[in-house]
Order: sequence, then structure tokens, then C-alpha cells
Amino acid sequence: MNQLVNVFKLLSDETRLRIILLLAQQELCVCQLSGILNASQPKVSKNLSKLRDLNFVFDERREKFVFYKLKTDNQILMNTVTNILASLEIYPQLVLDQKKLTDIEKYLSQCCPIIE
Amino acid sequence: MNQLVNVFKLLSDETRLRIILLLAQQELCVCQLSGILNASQPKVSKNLSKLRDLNFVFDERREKFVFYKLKTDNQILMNTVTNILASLEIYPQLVLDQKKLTDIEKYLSQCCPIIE
DNA sequence: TTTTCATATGCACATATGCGTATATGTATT
DNA sequence: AATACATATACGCATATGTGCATATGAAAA
Repeated sequence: MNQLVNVFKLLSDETRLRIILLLAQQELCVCQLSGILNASQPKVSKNLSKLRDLNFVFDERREKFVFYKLKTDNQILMNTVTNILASLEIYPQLVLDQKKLTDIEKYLSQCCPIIE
Repeated sequence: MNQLVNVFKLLSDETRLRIILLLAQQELCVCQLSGILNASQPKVSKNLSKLRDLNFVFDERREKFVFYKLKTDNQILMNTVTNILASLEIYPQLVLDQKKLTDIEKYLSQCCPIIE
């Protein structure tokens, strides 16, 4: 029950929701997320900490960067994410995030390495 | 986007989550919810107010009682509810709530009228 | 019209949350 | 070793949230 409530707590902040949706699609490092969301580094990092503390993301350091990726073992979370992504066009902000995700190499080339 | 975040805010409190799941299954009045959840009347009433303010429930007075029911027009909410109900057995508290819902006439006979 | 009862709301308070600023940490590069 | 850079964290603060208690509201019953 707590685990269930925690999922919704994590989803109930706009910044974190956007992060979750992005990390569901591909791994990203802190500065990439910072760029896409146009949010400060501590803001992004703290939100990622919450996700990590509650075991909803993997994090892996590679060279200078720490890459985060959404874990796929939470049924409710995954279903919810899938659901939102399926009707993404309803939410302009999410469509923009999506666009930036496509252009991520160009968009963040100064700060981050090229993603495979 | 706000609407989306609001759904998760509503779901991210245990009491409210239990209320939502109950109201998804049948209409209930404040005192019935109060009995099932073993929660104070103001606590239940205030949570219902939030649901009403954000337009996630119907409320209808019949005689002395105000009956609430979950609206079915929110795709994300309905999908989430369905999802949780599908694996209800994982959450002991929800199973208990379910049981009380079955016995609701007996359980709340002093306070509330018989449900159809 | 008074009383009763279900529900709603106001107030107070403790706690939680989000975030900015500054700084610490830790790895890589020189 | 020193520097640079990505990330993490500590602190402070404003605001939001949950809830108990008391009380208001409003419909029904007497």
C-alpha cells in the first residue's frame, strides 16, 4: 500500500512526472535532463534522488556522467507511463519534451556526450 | 498537464486512494465511507471535497445522505483504478476494504440506509 | 418551529514538500 | 598535485498538506 502511494507521490509533481516519462524512454544523465526540462541541476538531481531512494530508477556512472534509467519492475508505474505516452499529444509540454529528446545530441552538445 | 498531475495528487494519499477505489465500485455516502475506512467524518468529508472540487466525483443528496460516486470520464484515472483493482490481492488493506464493502448493510446499519 | 442528524467548513498546528543558493564530493584531465 | 567539471547534498525558507476539534449548515422529523 505504501509502495502504491509512493508511486503516485512521485508522479504528482510536474517536474518529476516529466523526468519519469523521459527516463522510461531512454537513459539520460542529469545535465541532459536539466537541459530538456530547463531546470536547475540541483532541482533535477534532488528529484532523481527521490526516485533512487524509492528504488524506481537505475543509476550508473560512466566517465563524468551519471546516467539514470527507469526500472521496469513496477506494474502500476509502467502501466501508467505507457498510458500517458499513448495519449501524449494531449499534453503540449510533454510533446515538447519529446521533441527535445529526439534532438538531444544537438540540443545538449556542449554539456553532454553523444548518446548511442 | 495540471489535470494529469492532479490525478496523481489525489491518488497519493492513502485515505483518498481507498476512497477512490471504493467509489469506483459503487456509490457511497460519507458515513458509510467513514465506517469502512474507520476514519473521522471531517476527514472523509474533506477528502471528498477535494475530489469534488477537481471534478472527479458526482455527489447527490438523497434524504439525509449525500452519496458520492466516481466519474468515469478521466482516462488516466479510470485506467489506474482498473489496474489496481485487477491486482487487489497484493494490498491487504484494500482487500479488507473490499470485504467491508460486501457487508456494507450489516456493517453500517445503525448509521446508513440499505444500499440497492 | 424546534430538534435531530448527516455533512461541510473554519481554525490551528504539525509535518511534508519543493526549490534556490551555496558548497561538498568525486572523477577525469592536465 | 592541481584544476575542471558533473553531480550530490546541506541549509533555509515559503508554501502545501493532512488532520483534529469545534462549529456551521441544511434537510428531515417531531
